Parts: sequence; C-alpha cells; structure tokens
Amino acid sequence: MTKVLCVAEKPSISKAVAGHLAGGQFTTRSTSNQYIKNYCFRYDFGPPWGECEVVMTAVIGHLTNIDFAPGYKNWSHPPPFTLFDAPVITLVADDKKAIAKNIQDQARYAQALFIWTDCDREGEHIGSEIRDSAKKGNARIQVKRARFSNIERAHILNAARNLRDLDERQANAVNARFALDLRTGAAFTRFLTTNLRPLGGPIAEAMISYGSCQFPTLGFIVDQYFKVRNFVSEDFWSIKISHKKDGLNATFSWGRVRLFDRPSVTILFEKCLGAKQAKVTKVQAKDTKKWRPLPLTTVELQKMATRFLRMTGQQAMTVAEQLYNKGFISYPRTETDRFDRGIDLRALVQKQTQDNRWGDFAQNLVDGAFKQPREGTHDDKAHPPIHPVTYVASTALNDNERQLYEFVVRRFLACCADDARGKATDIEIEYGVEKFHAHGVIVLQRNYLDVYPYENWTNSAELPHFTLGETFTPTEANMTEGKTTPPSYLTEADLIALMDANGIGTDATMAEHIEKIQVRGYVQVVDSAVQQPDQVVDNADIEDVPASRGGRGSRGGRGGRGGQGRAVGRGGRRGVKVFVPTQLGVALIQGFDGMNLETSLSKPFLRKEMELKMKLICEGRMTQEQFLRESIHQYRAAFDQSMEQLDVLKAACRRYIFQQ
DNA sequence: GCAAGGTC
Repeated sequence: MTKVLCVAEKPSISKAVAGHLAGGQFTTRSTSNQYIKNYCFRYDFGPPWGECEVVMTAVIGHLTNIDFAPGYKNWSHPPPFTLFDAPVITLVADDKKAIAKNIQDQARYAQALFIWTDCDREGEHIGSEIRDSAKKGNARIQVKRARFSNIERAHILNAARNLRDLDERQANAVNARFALDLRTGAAFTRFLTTNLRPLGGPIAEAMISYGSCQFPTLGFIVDQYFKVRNFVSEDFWSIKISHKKDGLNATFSWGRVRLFDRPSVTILFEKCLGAKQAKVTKVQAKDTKKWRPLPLTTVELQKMATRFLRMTGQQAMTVAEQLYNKGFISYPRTETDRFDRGIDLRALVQKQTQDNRWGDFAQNLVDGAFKQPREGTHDDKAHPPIHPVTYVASTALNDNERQLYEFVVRRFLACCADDARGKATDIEIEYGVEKFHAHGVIVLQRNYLDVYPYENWTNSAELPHFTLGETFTPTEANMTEGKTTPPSYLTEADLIALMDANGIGTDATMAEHIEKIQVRGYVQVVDSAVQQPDQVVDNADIEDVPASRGGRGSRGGRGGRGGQGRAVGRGGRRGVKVFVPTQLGVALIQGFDGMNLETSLSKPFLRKEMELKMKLICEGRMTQEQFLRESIHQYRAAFDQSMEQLDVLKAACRRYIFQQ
C-alpha cells in the first residue's frame, strides 16, 4: 500500500484534517516536540494514489531562517554596506530542529508527501521548506499540495482528491523578501546604531533599528504629529435656524456650512432676518437602513478591540490566539471578509442559542430571521472570516477572553442578522436668499443593533411634520461662531487602518511592528486628554516644516485625518490612547527626510513597491534574482546617500534630542 | 545585538 506523509502549517490544522480524512479513526503518536503529534490512519486519495497509509503531522510556521555567514557578525567590520552583497545562509532554527527531523524521518517510509499549509504566499514558502526537509530523508519522494481555505469536512475531502503542485514562484517571492529585509534591516540598523550612539545622552546605548515596516509605521505617527503641531486654527461664522412645532424641534443647518469672514455672514444673516418668513422648498421622506457589519477580519478585530475592549492590538491577538487554541473561535489571522457558501452558518448560530446574553437573538435568527452575511471584497483564499466555532460559557473564560469572545460572537450574529431600518426625512427651507436643511431619522427596526452594542444609530431625531410650500417664522435664528479644531493624534485603530491601507505588515504582524517602535523608544502612547489642549500654534521654530500629507488645516478644515477621521474637539477624547513620537522618533524621520533620498525610507512607498514586485514574481513576470538585483541596488543607493549625508541625520538628532 | 514572516 502507498505510504503518504501529510504536513500542515500548524498543529491545529493537522489534527482537524486528520479527523476529517480518518473519520475519527486514527492513532496518535507523540514526537520529540511537545506540540507536534503524528496521526496515523488510512485514506483513499483517489487515482492515482488509491488507498494509502497516512502519517499526518505539522510544522509550527516557518522551519528555516536566513542569516549572514559567520564572517559578518561584527557590527563595524566589515562595514555595514558590505551586507548588501554578503553571503547569506539558510538554517533550520534551533527550536525547529526536532520538527524538521520528524519530517525527514517520516519521509523515509513514504512514497509521497502531501503539503497542507495555508494557501497563501507564506504557506507556499513553508511548503517548500517542508519539501526540502522531506527530501533529506527521501530524495525521490513525490510532492503534492492540497488547496483549501477552510476546514469544513466536505471542503477538506475535496482538497484531498484534487491535489496540485507547489507554486514555486510564490515561495521564491517570499525568499526574495526575506533576503531583502535582512540585508536592508541589518545594514541600516548597524549603520544607525554605531553612528548615532556617539552623540551620547539618551541614545548612548540605544539600539536604533531600521526595518521596512517599522520605519513607515513610525513615519505615519511623525506625520500626524506635524499635522497637529502645524495646524493653524481659523475663526468661522455660521447661521443656525431652529423651529419648534407639534412639540418637536427641527434644527436647520446652513447650506453654506460656514464662512471665514464675519462681515459677510453678518450681512447674510440680516437678510435672513429681514425676510421674516421661511418657506419649505423640499420635503422628502424615504426608507433608509444602517448596514450590518461585514464578516470579521484580523485588522477589524484589532481596530474594534482597541476602541471598545481596552486592549492593544497585540493583546487582542494574544487573546484571540488563546481562544483559537482552545477551539472556541476560528483562526484569528485572516484578511477574508466573506463567508464561503459551503459553511453552515445556521448551525454556528444555533450553538449560541443557549447563552443568556444573546441566546434569544440567536434563536430568533434560527427561527427565520437569519440572513446570509454581506460579502466584502477581501479574500485571502486561506482562511474564513473570524467566527465562533463552539459555544463557551463565560465562566470558563478569563476577563479578556470573555470580552473578546463576546465581541466575536456578537459580530458574527450581527453579520447574520438584517440591516437596521428606519425612515429618513429631509427638509429644505429658504429663508431670505439662503438655503437651510434639516435631516432626521426614525429607527423602525433595530435588527442587528440589538445584538451589537458597539454601534448605534445616534443621529436619529424625529422631525415635526412640514408640507411643501409651507411658510413659518423660525422660533430661533442665530449667528454662531467657532474655530476650526486641530486634527488629533493617531489612535491604534487609526494606525492599523493606515498600515492596512498602505500594505505595511500583515494581519499577523501589524501589532508587532507597533509594539516594536515603542520598545525602540521611537513612539509613546499617551492619553489624548493630556496631550491635546496646547497643541495649537505653539513652537514657532517648526512652523516652516511642511506636513507631508494634507498639510495645514485647509479652509473649512475638517480637523480629520486623511479626510476620514472624526472631528475632535480641542480637549481631545478623554481616556483615548494616542501615539506621539518621541524626540528620537522625530529626529530619525526628520533626519531621513532631510537627506532627500531618492527613495524615501520613512514613507510607505518602498514597501508598496516591494509588494508589487513580489506579485510580479508570483505571476512569473519577474525572477527572484531580478527582484533582488533591482531592490538591493535601490536600497544601496539610499544607503550610500545616507553615509554621505550622515551630518544631516546627526544634526536632526542634535536638534530634537539635545535641542541645540 | 540587526528585519519580517510564520506559529506555540
């Protein structure tokens, strides 16, 4: 009988797949790694394999790592620039040796190796590592790969009958990234650390690292810092009308919103008052709805956890992993925001009916209110959206686990419920020559909102009844004045959103990068209520520094970030944690920006370009060698310029760290 | 002692 070795990317998958293939009939053998088990069973893979004796096992992520050859361990000799073309070696990490050995040993007895790693780029690369280990034990072993994106039984059985080949290109793309990140990271880190430490003071013993993800992340925070500091507040004036009728109040806002010139507003306001009567020019009532949320991705989970659960992204991921490892929720690292049609969502909803917090809501879904969730546009083809897989009572969980599990469940139930529905009314009036409008919503059916307290429909005010052509004298008409407010610093949710939009890091690593730049002393987390108040137009010395994205508060300045932020009052949001750069963080970004490198290291573009080139490798339109030649050349040029202009960097450090 | 990517 054909003997087959199956290897998954993580222990949980090997267990789940073995369970499906063996139909529960397998024997378990432990290995010398405490997390890895070998599952033995029989399975018919169909032609050409037929009935096989199977050993199913796993790795724990990547098996190997790359490093420089021994002659390049010293930080100053040979000089860092040599790292751009120093020889690198691939090694099995110490803590992975037993895992690699297990695969090598098992391969000896097998005619075929079936790889069950995640179906993404990293998974393809891990597959190639598994293959290399297996071939050390059995050079002639045949290698195949299963393609699957969830661990539903039917899906897994289908994958087992339709084995493919490993995608060498994707593995190569990952190889290329590894090599480039190592060379650039090590070269710049050694260069910065050895050259800036002599300046003394707080950085005398600091490790000053560069990384293709940590620097752009720091860049976002420094950018925002200058946007806040360079913000110039402007006075504006507006007109507000309100009218009481039938015991209800309607507030009308001005068609021009606001103007930055007081005399003009005064004249317009007086014209309004002179008209005495306002006339209703439009009455529109229409059905409206507030959309239920999309299925949950990692990025969204982190954003929500930092906003509503008082956790950092890093904590949220740790807790999510615990819940996943205990079998309560699905795999927590996913970019996918759409469920495969094959997944039995109703069955998952059913499991939640026993809870005394959301059980009734779940029961109502089961009884007919269930709606197939909305489908987002992201699909990593490796994992489904995050969802609860079994019910767990809150008493079996610790505080953080309970909170996060509750969020995952509520989010899932909200996805499977109907949109909230309401009636929106828009009233437009003319008062003198000026137009004003009022908008009101009445919520008719809360639907998903009943199970999802993280959202509400708050702008819902019921308007009095108006008829077209009706005239009235407003109860109140006022000229108001205000000041544009500065944008606020980035919250962790903002930062994660920026990283996501710019392709910095992956779902699994974003939180780590944010953590890293704190550990390095580049940024700090502070309470926005403490930081915010005095951030308007002080420090004339940096007045001339252009904020790179968006610039100063524009006329009508919305006080948002990138156009999508909430307008935040001058006092900031009390208790909200925000990121501000340290003097070192500002010095590094200003220093690098001051050197005017052809390719900026503090902006996300370089990383984006690398992602693009990795895609080209995957599509066969670029080779790994070509990628490395071009990218290394590019970074090498930036490195040479940095060496030449080291003084600019040092000056920035002196200026920001020593205030000279 | 350096990166970023897996996963425990």
